[in-house]
Amino acid sequence: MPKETFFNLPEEKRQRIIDLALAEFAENDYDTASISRIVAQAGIAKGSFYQYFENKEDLYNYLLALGTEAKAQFLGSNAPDPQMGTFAYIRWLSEAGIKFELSRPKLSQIGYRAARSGTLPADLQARARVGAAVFFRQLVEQGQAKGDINSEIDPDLAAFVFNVIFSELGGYLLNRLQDEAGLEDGRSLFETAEAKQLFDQILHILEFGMGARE
Amino acid sequence: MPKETFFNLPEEKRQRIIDLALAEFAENDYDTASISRIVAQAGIAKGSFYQYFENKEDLYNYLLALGTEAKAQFLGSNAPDPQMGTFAYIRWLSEAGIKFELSRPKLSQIGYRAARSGTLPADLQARARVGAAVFFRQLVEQGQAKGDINSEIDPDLAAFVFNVIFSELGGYLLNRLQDEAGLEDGRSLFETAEAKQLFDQILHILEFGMGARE
Amino acid sequence: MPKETFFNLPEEKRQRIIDLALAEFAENDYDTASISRIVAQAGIAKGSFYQYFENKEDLYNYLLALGTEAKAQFLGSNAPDPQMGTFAYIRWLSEAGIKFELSRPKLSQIGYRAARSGTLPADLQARARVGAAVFFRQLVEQGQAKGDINSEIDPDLAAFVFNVIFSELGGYLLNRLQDEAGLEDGRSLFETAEAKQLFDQILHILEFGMGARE
Amino acid sequence: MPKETFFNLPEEKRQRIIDLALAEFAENDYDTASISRIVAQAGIAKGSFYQYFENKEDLYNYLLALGTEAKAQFLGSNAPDPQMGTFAYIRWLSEAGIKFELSRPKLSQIGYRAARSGTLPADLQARARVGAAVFFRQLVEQGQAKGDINSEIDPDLAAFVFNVIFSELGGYLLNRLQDEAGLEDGRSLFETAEAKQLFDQILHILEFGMGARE
DNA sequence: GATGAATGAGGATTCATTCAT
DNA sequence: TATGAATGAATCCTCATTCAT
Repeated sequence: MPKETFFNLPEEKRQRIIDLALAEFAENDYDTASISRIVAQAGIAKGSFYQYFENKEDLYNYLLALGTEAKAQFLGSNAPDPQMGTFAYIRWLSEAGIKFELSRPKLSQIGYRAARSGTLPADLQARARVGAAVFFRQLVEQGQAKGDINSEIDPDLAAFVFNVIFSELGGYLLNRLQDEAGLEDGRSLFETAEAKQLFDQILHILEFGMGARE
Repeated sequence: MPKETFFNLPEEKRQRIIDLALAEFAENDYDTASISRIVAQAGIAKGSFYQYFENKEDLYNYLLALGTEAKAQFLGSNAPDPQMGTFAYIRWLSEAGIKFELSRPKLSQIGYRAARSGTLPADLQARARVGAAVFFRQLVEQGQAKGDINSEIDPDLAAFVFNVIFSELGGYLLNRLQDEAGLEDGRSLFETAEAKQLFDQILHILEFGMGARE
Repeated sequence: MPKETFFNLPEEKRQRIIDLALAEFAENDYDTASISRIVAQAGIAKGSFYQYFENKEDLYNYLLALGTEAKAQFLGSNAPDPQMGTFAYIRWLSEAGIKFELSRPKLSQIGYRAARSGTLPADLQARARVGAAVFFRQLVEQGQAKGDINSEIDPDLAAFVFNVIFSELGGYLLNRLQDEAGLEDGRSLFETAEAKQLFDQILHILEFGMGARE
Repeated sequence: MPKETFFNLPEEKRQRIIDLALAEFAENDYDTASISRIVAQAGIAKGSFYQYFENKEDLYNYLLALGTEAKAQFLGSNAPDPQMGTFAYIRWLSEAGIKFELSRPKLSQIGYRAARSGTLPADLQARARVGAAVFFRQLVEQGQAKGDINSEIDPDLAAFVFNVIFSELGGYLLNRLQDEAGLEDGRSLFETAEAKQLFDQILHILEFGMGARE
């Protein structure tokens, strides 16, 4: 956790440091990211950094936490009718997740990187991997209980499929839609008819593939 | 490309350098991987390295190329009846791919890392991503022509789904089966009944999800 | 000297600062000892430290003074019959000194370190060395006057011998007795028969070696 | 151990580095001694240092080894009649040791410091302490066997006395004789009549104190 | 063709001290 | 009087690359 010092900083300065650090860790691995670059850009003394944070790992942890918290809030504030079907819910979740990715791309990027890095301080590595997988696992089990998902399917495997598809889908769609539509603001791209259609197709594939078969 | 000097090296020495470099890049990011460590382990002079390769990037490129070539050869030499159905083919491909991962884990790891890194010299980054996607795209289109895949599905999207699932499936299964079966040789794990069943389930999901619907 | 502000501090707080500073300087060299660590542990502000003390050296000086004063008091309050023979007195002094070492190990350690360090601010270095030597010198001269010590012996040299032996003896005995007896409370170790015997031997060596010869 | 690189250096340069490093470690603790200062004074690049030595500790170890080896050689080349009595031998040893201290003061200083430091990497600390103590212990036991030393005296305690006196005696004499005689070359100071007399006195004290008593 | 010494910028982190509040 | 943020130089160490032999 950052030290008190950091939270006592003027809002403006604190935010500047966070933004620059996010940018650094979004563009670089944990090892490659440089505290020196961050402080240089932020215009603060090297020593000051260590009055705000314990060390590099402390900063990194903090950014990661910011990411998950922001995403949780984002999803929470847009939460849909809890009664909806499993696939409808997944669709909502996927869209909302992607919109979050677009509205806070660096915040997303850093968490994303964390799960794949392989050069993180060992404790972080482990923690980074579990989150999403566990969540989807529960979702699948509930879906099977409701009869939305074929209960012969191994729930862990199904969770793997959801996890892997939805964690890459955002990037895929962004690339594709930008190529076709030129450089527009990402957020609006996901409001287009084409985006909707692609979402539909993915959901259909999963629903047909996993749905309960009479 | 490595310089001529490299290819003039005694086979044994050349291979040793390749192996150690593979190990280094398999365990580290591009930035974190260290030429110093490689030459130290290989027992060659620092200067010699720069007579074999232009620079770090040159070596990296070369290893990447080795990886794709080796995989192509591996798949080519085991190729099945070209007449088989699309999903049967994909199933074969997936199994074969995973077996390749297991037989040449470092060679796989480095290509794998490449596609996700984000700290590669910019030109490499782009190149690393396309390969597999293009291949699956063709496969889907053939499948649609044959009537194996529902032709209403966007072929690029379907290729994305295949690509993303099968590039992660190996790791997923390895983790899971090892946890359940204890530490066995990976190769044999994929011959077990449980492995076969999980393969079947994935294929069913995809086949039901994408298959032609009457 | 510490500033007035320091002495105006509530007793409890002042003592806490002293204790923690003692611990830090007992475990570290002058250079290696860290003001940062002291204030962190003491829970006072960095700035406050500099309102109590001029600087690092000022604190160090003060601790050193505390040590010599405490030792003087300790010895004074236990003082034996002033008529006793020189070697009996030295024996008492040595035992008492060692007991002081044990009852205030940090206070002793810091003075001890001071005499040997070589990285002290130059003025301190000199001062640290003299104290004990002068004291033993006087003792030897009195012993010679009384006829307890052979007056052909150079008194300064004899003082050197006493000084050097008795300043190391405590550590030597502690090590040795602990090894033999297991980890007991140091104070009680010096009440054992073995301890007494070793004291006797040292005293005999010195008495035979320096004693008046008929 | 320094790397081959270091031993391949031109004699002149190698010696310059050793001399400057000796000076640095003679004047500073292990922690306080600075690699940066050494390389700056030696006029070599920071990176070059790490081509000569593994790290700070490696250099330190090497200097320590140089010291003990040089001393062993110095003593070996002046070795006396092996038949001489124990105290005569100790007298020779003490004089020779002190002359070595004077001829290579930095080399001595660093070993000396090592035994007392308290802030060394833990492994070194232990090693530094034993050497001399073990040596004197053997000497005492031989002396007792020959009848030169009273066999009722605890040999370990006697070794402690020798060790502690002779490791400080050099410094004591140097201080004292310089004060009395003005600043002369140390080596010649130990040839004066006064020096001889002080040596005699110390030896007499020890011999009378420990000698066999009929 | 092979060598390996030299380089200097860069990495993270700790430090004693100052000074505005 | 007390605070604690700011500072920047200092620490050890690693790196990819060059170049004279």
